[in-house]
Amino acid sequence: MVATIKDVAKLAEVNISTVSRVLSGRKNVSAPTKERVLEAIRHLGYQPNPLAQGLKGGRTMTAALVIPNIRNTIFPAVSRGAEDCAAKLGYNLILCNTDEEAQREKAYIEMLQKRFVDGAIFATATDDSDYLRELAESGFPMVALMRDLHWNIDTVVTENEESAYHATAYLLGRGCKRVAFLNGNEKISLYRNRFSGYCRSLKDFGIPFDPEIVQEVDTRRDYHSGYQATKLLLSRDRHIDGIFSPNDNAAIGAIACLRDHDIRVPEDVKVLGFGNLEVAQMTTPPLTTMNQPLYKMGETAMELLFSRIGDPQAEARRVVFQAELLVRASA
Amino acid sequence: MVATIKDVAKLAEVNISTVSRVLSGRKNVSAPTKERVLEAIRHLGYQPNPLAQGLKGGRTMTAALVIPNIRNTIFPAVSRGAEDCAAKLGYNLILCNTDEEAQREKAYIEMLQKRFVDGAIFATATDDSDYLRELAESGFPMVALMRDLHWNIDTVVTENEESAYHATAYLLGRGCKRVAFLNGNEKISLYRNRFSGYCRSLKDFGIPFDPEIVQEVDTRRDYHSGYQATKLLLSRDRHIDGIFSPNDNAAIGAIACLRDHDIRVPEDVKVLGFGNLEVAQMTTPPLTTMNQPLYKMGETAMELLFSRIGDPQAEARRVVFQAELLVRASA
DNA sequence: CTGAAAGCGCTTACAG
DNA sequence: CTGAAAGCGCTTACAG
Repeated sequence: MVATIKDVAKLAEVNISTVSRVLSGRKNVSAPTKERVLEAIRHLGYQPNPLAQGLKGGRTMTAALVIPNIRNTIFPAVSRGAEDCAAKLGYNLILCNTDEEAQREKAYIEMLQKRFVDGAIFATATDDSDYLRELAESGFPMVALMRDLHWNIDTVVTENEESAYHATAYLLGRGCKRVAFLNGNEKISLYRNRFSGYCRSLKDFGIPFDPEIVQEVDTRRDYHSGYQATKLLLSRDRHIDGIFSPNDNAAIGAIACLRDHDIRVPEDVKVLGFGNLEVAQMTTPPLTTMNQPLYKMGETAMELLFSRIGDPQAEARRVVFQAELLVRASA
Repeated sequence: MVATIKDVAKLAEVNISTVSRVLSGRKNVSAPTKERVLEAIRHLGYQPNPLAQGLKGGRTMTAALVIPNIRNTIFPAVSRGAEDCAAKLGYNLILCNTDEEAQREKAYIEMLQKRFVDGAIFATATDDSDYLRELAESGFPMVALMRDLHWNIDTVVTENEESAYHATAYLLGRGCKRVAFLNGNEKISLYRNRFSGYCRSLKDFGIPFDPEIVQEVDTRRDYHSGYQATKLLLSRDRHIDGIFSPNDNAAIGAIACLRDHDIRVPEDVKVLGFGNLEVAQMTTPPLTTMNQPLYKMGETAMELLFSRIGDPQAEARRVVFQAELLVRASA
């Protein structure tokens, strides 16, 4: 079986408390004793049981990352950033996919309430949820990622309104007169903010807002949804000369649809995405998009969580990232 | 603070062992007592501490998924399959990215050796590693996913040789005379097997094998590597009329390169991928590829792991999946 | 059917 | 500097 602290103590001929002291790196152990203990540890390949350590009021060194779906193309980068940071801090990261389903979300939150993990990062669908708020109020360390929750909590987001404003302004500056907008789920503030950035930009350029060329897409079925939305848009209005999409996949779907209608990108219609996913460089033409620092955002969320675990009373922090225009060939 | 079993016992006016019995669902508790305990549990919102449960020789209900990199496009689907299955079984899944670096891999294995998790699924780079073998020999429950480890262990793989044989045969059957092969890392048996399937197919069709039109790609930089490899291939031999790639991304890079050389796909050169990633349907032209049941494979790996944890002595199982040809427009 | 006790592998005051 | 003891929150034989 696996060696325990008792085995080490026996082999080193000391009390288990002494072994524990050596392990915790406290200074109050004589050099020769310490050496004996270390030798025993090495000899037995002893590793302290984290369960027992955790039970004595300590940390479990485990955190959870709660996201809608790792197959949603923005999350691999996000979770990799979080995991790398976690690993650096000695933390393990539990992956939780909710599909934005209340039932799954609830199940995970119950798990978290058992205090098995030290804290959690949430990129859930709803901007608000009773369970979540309850969990937060119970003092559980948590960080909101890419979401604005309705209470005071550590948060990592992109400056969506501003970014969408710039994106639209770029299209307009390049000569577009009728820029269509693919809108995400309006329940999520992130999409509302991008929409209002788009509107503000139109206004500043003196272009009237036209609801006819705004079309909602299902952000869970990005590509196909972008294709369908564009098809609808074209059936309503053949004079579109620009499309701004709230994510890259829908933008790529839009390009495919335009191609199928023999409409040239970017000559006839310019297409601008949001995210800069890996695919963005692989399409024809390569996608011009707003580069969102996904990896960095995941990393930052984990850093905030770590601080929060260390100091539950600290002031909540809010880290805002800018998305930057990355010009390729589609606009 | 969070309620403990003691609080429940006090409120229900019973001993903690009785509470424990109710929790474990054993029959030997009288109905009225049981009701009182249940009521107390409900009232306090009590959740048993999994750390304490785990400490008493039980399970931690946590497993690890060790992969090279979640950003590698095949792994989101795989991990989603594993996580869904884990959730169904009441398990939590820890995500571990190794980048195929010995140091990171070692760090994770040390973590696993602490028995903090009940078992692990490995999709590591190396087909063999002393650490891994040691871990397996110590009786730690584990499953190999998409890898053939060199010892008797539960395994989930794709029938790579056969699949590559069929893929190549399809190209040949469609009239190709010179099918180039993009080769993956030969250290990994999966790529070696695909290569030998390719060779066997050529042989059966009476076409001589030509090393000139085999080019290695870096499977960590798929798209660009596929592009570069195709460029090299074209510089050596302009008579290629087919390309079989060991993964979709490299195939898409190949298509991009062909396009930049004004070579038409599929008219001049047919391109066949492997994997059927989400991107495969998003390219121009949509990619013909070998559909690999990634989600199902992750799911199956978790199922095997669960059985293994339940019965460490059982015979090792090997589940082999077939990749099926999915014809789209590139070949 | 129920309780008292031992023990899982640790950590941490408390003595000495 | 070191040891003996209590305790973290559970489970599980062992009595009764």
